Amino acid sequence: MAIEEPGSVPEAVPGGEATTGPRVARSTLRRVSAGRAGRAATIYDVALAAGVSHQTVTRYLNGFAGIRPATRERVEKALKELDYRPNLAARALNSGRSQRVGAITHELDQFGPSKILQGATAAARDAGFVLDIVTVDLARPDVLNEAIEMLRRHDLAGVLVMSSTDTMSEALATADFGVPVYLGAEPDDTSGTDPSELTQFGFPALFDHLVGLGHHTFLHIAGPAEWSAARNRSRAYSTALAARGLSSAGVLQGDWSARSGYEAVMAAPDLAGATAIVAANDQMALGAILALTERGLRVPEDVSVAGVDDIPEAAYFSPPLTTLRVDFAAQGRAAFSTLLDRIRGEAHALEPALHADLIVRRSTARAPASG
Amino acid sequence: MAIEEPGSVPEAVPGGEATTGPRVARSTLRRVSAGRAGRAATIYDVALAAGVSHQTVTRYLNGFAGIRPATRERVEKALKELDYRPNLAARALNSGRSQRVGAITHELDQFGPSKILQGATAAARDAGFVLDIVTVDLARPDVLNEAIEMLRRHDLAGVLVMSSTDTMSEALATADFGVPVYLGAEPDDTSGTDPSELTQFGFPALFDHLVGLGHHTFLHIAGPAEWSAARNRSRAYSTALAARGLSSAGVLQGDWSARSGYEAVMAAPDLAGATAIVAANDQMALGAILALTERGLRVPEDVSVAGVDDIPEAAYFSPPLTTLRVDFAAQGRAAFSTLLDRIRGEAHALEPALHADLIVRRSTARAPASG
DNA sequence: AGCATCAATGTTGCCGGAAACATAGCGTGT
DNA sequence: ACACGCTATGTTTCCGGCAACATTGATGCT
Repeated sequence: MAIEEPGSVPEAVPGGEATTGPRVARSTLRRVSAGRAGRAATIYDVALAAGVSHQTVTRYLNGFAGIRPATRERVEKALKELDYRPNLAARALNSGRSQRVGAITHELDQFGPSKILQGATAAARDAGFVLDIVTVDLARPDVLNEAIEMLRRHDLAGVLVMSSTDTMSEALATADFGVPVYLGAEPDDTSGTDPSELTQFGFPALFDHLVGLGHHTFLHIAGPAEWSAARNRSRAYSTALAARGLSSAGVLQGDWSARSGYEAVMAAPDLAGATAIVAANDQMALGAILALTERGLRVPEDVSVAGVDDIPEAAYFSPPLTTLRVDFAAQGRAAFSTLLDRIRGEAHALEPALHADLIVRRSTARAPASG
Repeated sequence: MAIEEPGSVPEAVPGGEATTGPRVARSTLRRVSAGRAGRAATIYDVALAAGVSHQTVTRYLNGFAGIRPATRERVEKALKELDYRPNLAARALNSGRSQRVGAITHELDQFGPSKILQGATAAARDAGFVLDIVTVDLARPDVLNEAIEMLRRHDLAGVLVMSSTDTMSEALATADFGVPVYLGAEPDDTSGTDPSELTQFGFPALFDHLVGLGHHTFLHIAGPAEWSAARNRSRAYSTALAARGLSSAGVLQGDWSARSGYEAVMAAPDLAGATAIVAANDQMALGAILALTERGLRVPEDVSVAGVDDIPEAAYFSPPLTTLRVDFAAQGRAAFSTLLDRIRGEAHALEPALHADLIVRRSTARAPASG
């Protein structure tokens, strides 16, 4: 029930004698008309209803301990009755900080980025934050600058840049948000930490598996070199080969898409003698499988194919794809968590573990006898 | 270069004689210390630099015509020198409206929803808005309420609910955001408009294609009934069959996932004699293809399979999938556009056209002779 | 010439919350 | 019994933008 009678002060202050008058001074009453239908209750409305000053309400909301139980009770009651919710714009205006984090992303339709975003939003929600999302088009740098500009106006607590490509990194290197920025969901090879330790993904396990099946000549389909994720995976491929005394028969250049995997394999006349193809993601592996099939090669009898990511569809490819399962949602959560720690000024010791599990399916099998 | 000397008023007002003193009154100078390093310039800083009142700056920013050219020029110069950007939190606090739209979504990892989101964010960016994204988990209604709660505090201009399921609709029916809400990217069968006109997608074209190939017994793999998109597609399937005097041999229940398509086909002993399977999305079609293959049936020689969506991978399935291409990004853009019109109080006559193009690939072929 | 009018611009106050500062009242030590 | 100090609470001010109102000077009309 809404408060309508201006004179009906609920819960008159017990100790308020007529001689001293109400303890609430005039300035506190400046918004007598508040509480009207439609508009949300403010701390002033709550203060009025509770017979205290707005500052006491603020103190209660901020967990200040020194409030008398009786006062505390009245405030609680008023808060509940008026269904008070803090106005975050006012809080942001005052403090210069908001409960929002900007997120710049592109290629949202791709599995990895969108899953990372999902993880980040979930982590944000749990922390009471929302993500302000702006998508950009890498082909249009002006849009990126415009997006940065938009985010700058929004009193953000921080900025999360979801997919780390060189274009993004360069554009953001010059941007000054005035708030913490977390760039990328995968540690870049320029990040200073030893990438060989962090970014092996599950490649060692994958190559143990393949070598165990008798393969010793491999072909890699790489992602676009501009992406740090693509570079990391290519390096993990090379590192794993080198560790086993093997060398790559070649690297085909893809762009993450199934089409690029298809075309890369179609353009490689004899596969350089490889018996196994390791693509940097599942989509390119899918394209490779189709290309091999069209060239009359059976998967996995003639050529084994493996991917990375374990997109939900990978288990239902024909044949089901052996792949490295990457926990993108965890990456997104970790990214947000790191950013949140930076926002709060805390050091974040936890390095993102780029763990990946080998998922063996039917697209990899024993190498053909002829070798 | 930052302004540091308190006395160095840039661009002294030309007409300001010593007798009358500067035209800027004391109240305008209340933020003399502004312009310090770090903090962004405000209209007061700009006013000070230009030698005008802050209100003149506001008027300039809001496109007020009655400003003398000389004054206008000074304001422009000050704005540029100080690199002024409006503080949107202050604007939101004052007006109760922001340049942000809330977006509630789930299943962000799925192609349709994420592509719709991408379209919506692009449209939002073009309109100068950002999307505040909150993902929810349909299995946890408390999270949804919490998400609604969070968005309510953020002075949003509107709310966009991306994927329309009954759970979402019900939860949002009782939620009062106090701002326009756009629910769903596909018109629901309960939306009042004649769904048979709007939501045929490309099913007529698909069935023309299949019937032309000699098929007359069909099986449908439906999406989860809770999704309006799934209901729309199932109805479009039935409608298209009825229009041709054919009837369905059965409807298998899926949940959008490739796994569900696989399991549905595995569980259907003889496919009810169908020679063609029409899945409500490409993932379920993919699962169906694998299941058919494992059961010794060839696609498309023995059974034709078609999907809906045209996800980027569909062209590289084995065999490449015949499907109906849906323009999700356009749906997302249309959804945002409709919401924006509602926010601005304008009627939005444009109905979202659920257009879909038939993409014929190798997964559909002539029906086997025996029929 | 004098007054109404209008164009251009300045001043005040409000949005909702929170920090900084102020004050009333109570207990305690001597 | 009185000063001191602390606790609980009240008051003022600020964040940055904008609306409403106020003011100034020039023009036009009679």
